Amino acid sequence: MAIVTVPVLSRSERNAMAMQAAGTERPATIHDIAAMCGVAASTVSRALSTPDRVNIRTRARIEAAAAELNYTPNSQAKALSSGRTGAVGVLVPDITNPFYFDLIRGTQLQLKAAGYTQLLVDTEESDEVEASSMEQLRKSADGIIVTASRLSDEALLAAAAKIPIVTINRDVAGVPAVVIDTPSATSQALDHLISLGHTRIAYMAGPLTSQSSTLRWNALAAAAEDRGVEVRRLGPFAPKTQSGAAAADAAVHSGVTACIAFNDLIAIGMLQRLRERGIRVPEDMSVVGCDDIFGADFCNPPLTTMASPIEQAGRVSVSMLLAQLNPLAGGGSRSRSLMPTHLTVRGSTGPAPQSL
Amino acid sequence: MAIVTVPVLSRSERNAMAMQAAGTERPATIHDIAAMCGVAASTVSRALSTPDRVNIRTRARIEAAAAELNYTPNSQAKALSSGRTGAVGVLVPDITNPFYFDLIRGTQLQLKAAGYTQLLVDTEESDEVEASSMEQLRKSADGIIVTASRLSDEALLAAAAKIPIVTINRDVAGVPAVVIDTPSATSQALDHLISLGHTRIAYMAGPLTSQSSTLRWNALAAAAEDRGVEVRRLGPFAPKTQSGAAAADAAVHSGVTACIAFNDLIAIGMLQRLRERGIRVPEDMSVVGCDDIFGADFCNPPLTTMASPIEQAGRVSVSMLLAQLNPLAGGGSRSRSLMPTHLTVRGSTGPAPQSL
DNA sequence: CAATTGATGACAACCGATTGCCAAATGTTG
DNA sequence: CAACATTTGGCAATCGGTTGTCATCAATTG
Repeated sequence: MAIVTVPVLSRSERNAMAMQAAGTERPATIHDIAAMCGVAASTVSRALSTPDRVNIRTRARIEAAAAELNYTPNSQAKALSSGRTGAVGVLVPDITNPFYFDLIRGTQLQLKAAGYTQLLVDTEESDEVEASSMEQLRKSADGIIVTASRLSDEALLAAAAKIPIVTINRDVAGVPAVVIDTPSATSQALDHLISLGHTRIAYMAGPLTSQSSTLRWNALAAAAEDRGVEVRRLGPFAPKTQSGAAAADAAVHSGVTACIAFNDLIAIGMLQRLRERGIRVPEDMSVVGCDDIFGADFCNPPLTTMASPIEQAGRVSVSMLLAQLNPLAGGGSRSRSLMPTHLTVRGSTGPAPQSL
Repeated sequence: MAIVTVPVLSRSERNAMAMQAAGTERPATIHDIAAMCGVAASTVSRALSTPDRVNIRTRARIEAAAAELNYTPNSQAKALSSGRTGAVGVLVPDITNPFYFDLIRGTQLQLKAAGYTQLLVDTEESDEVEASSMEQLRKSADGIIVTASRLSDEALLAAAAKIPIVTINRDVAGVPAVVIDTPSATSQALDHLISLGHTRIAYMAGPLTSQSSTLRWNALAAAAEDRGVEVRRLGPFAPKTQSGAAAADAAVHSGVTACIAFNDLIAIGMLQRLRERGIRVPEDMSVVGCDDIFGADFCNPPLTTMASPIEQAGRVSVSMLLAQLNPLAGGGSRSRSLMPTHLTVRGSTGPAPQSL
């Protein structure tokens, strides 16, 4: 058998061949620019990232060459050598929950403005997926924004020691957090219902692992005691419209005349179920949601709900994270940000029915 | 001035120091494993990626060490040396459009199952952002899924020559595509309206750059001619609920008794506006949406719409892309997949009003 | 005019993997 | 037991950048 000796090719020769073969233009590298300008690759790197350390004329030549070759730095290589990835992970429990749409858009806009890439991960409401995603992101992201974390305080603290983290709606001492102040809005909602004459009220709780739900219930229970009305807790219910049916049935069975739901998804599901059962809203039953998500304004009847500045919360979380990443601007980077909320009254709440 | 000589440190020494300083455990590398097992780093690499090329006992030792050190490969480094990033870019025109929620979830699930990471990018309905995102992704992703592309056929073809691409709802010869068959559903919708007695019908068009909107209109116009009814085209309207107001006013002014909207967002916006203006749906005006997005079932009245298998479309697009990336399984990887749709009749359509 | 200083840019190591090549070790066969 | 085929695993180059070190050269200063 004849042995064919394949000549060793230089890098550029191979690239040329590859281009020929694929008919594809290979992205330009700093080496191409260096060759074109007759300088070392490191000089090109400096010219583009530390312009002050390179002669202005050389820099101009390099910039011109870069523009001509349509050069874009390879983010992988950059990340590998510099240790910074230019990416931020955003963890959400459920991508299809409309609450996160605006949040994601907020983070996306702010991250893009700062030149970062967003890595969106759906943790499927699972603490295990959440933990493994964080471990994964630790190497492929510079920081992480975690929404409604299902992890324990200890696990979150441990993770925050390894990589900069900002939480949203999850307050743990030592971890910067953006907290949407729904507890105080919950009191507003309660007063709203009381002013309409309701005295028997239910809280349709969210998942047990949700800190938001717990805090909201605590605030509600305290306010109820203060006002001297009875509020009972029902649930827990999954934060999906499908759970609204069970929530509605539970509410009817408990004999209350008004409900405050953990979130709008449950509330909207309740509206559907109540309608099916012929129970009029708000004549027979008032319903209050939380978050003012997409759909809360056009459901039937339109939902009274606690409006949250969700997109803004996303933006603030990015700012806080970036402040951690680049501590240059010696500003007191706050470690906790409370977002105000307010009650938006629509058609799903009304005067309490006359007692029989 | 005294000159302090700093001794040169080996890599491991520096790492040890860094660990001490930060109190942070540095992620293990194949070098750590190699040192622990007394083999070369390349052997570790082979043991983990090409198990057959390494002695089974050595492999066992390496795997044990890897487990003990909690080793995870650095994806950046992997990407750099292998050329594969293990990531797929998903481009959507507007993250806050509920249509994309299910799509994103579909791609996310399928990608995760295949061990890929999803890079989600919001192109803000802009062809420029879309083009630059694709150029960016070309180096940081193995392939791209583009939904409702705003690019020209030529631009898409050129991009597809550089990196594997699958489009969704955008059919260009030479680029694999998943197409949701809304045109045929549009004919169904027309027949539905005709059977209810409507003869003057409007199509509320989407963006001019949307191929879907054009195809749908073509199908509708052809069917209308075939059935001998009049369908006029109004718009274009942006695919947002806010545009529904203008659409509703235009429909009323044109004197039609039924509308087929480009998508559910416009349709839902129309429902709101018609209600404001005291025009009853469906008694005075019937409205048909498209996509059956979140909210179509609980708006007022519930929306008659063309239901699309959106999440499934996302999954199929991933499968088609992965087939391009790994052409091993010598299956005929189809280059075009048509997703069936059907009309879901709810409360927003009814008999045509008696002519005055 | 000699000496100090600072700006500039080249060299080379390094980030953490993958992979072609080859030598050593092992197993098989005549 | 020798000759050959086959594993096995180490060396080193490579991916595309960043960055520390240092030689060079020009400008400033005594």
